[in-house]
Amino acid sequence: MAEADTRTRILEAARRLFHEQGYGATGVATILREAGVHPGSLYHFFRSKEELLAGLLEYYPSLFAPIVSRPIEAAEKEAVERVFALLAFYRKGLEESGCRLGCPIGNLALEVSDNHPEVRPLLERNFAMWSGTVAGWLARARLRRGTDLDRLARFVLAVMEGAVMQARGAGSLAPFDAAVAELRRHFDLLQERAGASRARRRKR
Amino acid sequence: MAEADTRTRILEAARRLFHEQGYGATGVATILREAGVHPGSLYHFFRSKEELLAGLLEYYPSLFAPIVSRPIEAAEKEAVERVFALLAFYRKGLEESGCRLGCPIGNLALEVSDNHPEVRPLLERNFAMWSGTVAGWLARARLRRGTDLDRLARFVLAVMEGAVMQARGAGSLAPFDAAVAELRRHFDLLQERAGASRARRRKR
DNA sequence: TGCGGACTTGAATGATCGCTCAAGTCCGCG
DNA sequence: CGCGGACTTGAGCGATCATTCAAGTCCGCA
Repeated sequence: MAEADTRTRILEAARRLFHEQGYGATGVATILREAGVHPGSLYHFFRSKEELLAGLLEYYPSLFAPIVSRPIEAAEKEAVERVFALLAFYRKGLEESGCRLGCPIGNLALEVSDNHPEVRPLLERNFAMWSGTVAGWLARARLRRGTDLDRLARFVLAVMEGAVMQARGAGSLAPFDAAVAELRRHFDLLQERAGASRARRRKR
Repeated sequence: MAEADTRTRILEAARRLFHEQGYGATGVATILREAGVHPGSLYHFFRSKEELLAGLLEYYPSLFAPIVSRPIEAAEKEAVERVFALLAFYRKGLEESGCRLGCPIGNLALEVSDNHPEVRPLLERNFAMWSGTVAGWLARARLRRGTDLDRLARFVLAVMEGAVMQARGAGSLAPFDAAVAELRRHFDLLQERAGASRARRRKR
């Protein structure tokens, strides 16, 4: 892990620190220390702190499939349950960090989108990949006629981000669980009279 | 407006600047300039920038009723429509700012909750007041038996915050509208076979 | 008239910010 | 061997950061 190439070490340090403290609150000096790198090296690969952020937002999508979506696809075959496994993934992150660590993209989206408009397309690409994955899963689900899958996937993303935000604000998982439970209800209603058959639901 | 007392002028300047640029990205010097105040005055009322933030989070709830909830209650009598009028309020804020200005509390929640844990209770109080208002409205709605109003209100808040976040990231209202449309569908399903009567729906 | 506390003034502080750059190391290729 | 480009080193830049404080103004009350 320490023998990764310099650029990747910088990105990994920035990823962790931006996630934990935010973009503005993280000084370049801290990134340098954590990455074990000197200023000149960082500024060899990235012209500015802002370009480092852009590099990170281009780096994120390459992590999503191996770390998030593929393990879920391997462990859970049923479409709707995959969505809730994805939410459970974020819940676990909250739980293990005492409701401190949420969605790294979401944090950056709110902090950075105004002051650095040039990263907006990169934020949107991350959101689009996330909701696109969910929409792909849901294509296999039996839902009410007329369900717009992209819209539903955007909705799931909104619920996740809003639920994470409330949990971080409250320092408690309760609002997260409440939002997810209500989302479950929405899916129940969407499946209720979907195809008449196969009301396959889960144990837990 | 300029003749408000000093403490309020500082809070108003901080409110606007934190909303537009975020907490970390806003320098104390900028707040001082916008408020037309000298450093000593600010530090007379607030011991630190962080206490100013806390003061702001205590100040916010006093704005919610007169600016947000009461006008909605006056203009819209039907419970569920009040919820969507509230969402339309945030949509208007996004639209008028080119998808830059979202929910001020949500921004602060993500930026600040980790690094300044002592403001967490204040964030939660703001969220609780928001969702409490929504839950109060929904008490008059005819929804499916077994609907948990607090849970549903937390869900609405999550959708709103997540939808605002996506709109700001994308620089477009489309994801916001998508999430709200799906939330409308959820309410439609909750009302569908609620009390059999009074399926009062709206024109627009 | 004079005292005291609330509030204002504004220069100054040390720390930290993002960033630069000249010098140097290293390695592949001729 | 020798050239050139990729990358590293690390001291140091000016700017800005949040904050301090001694001095001063103002006003209600005695």
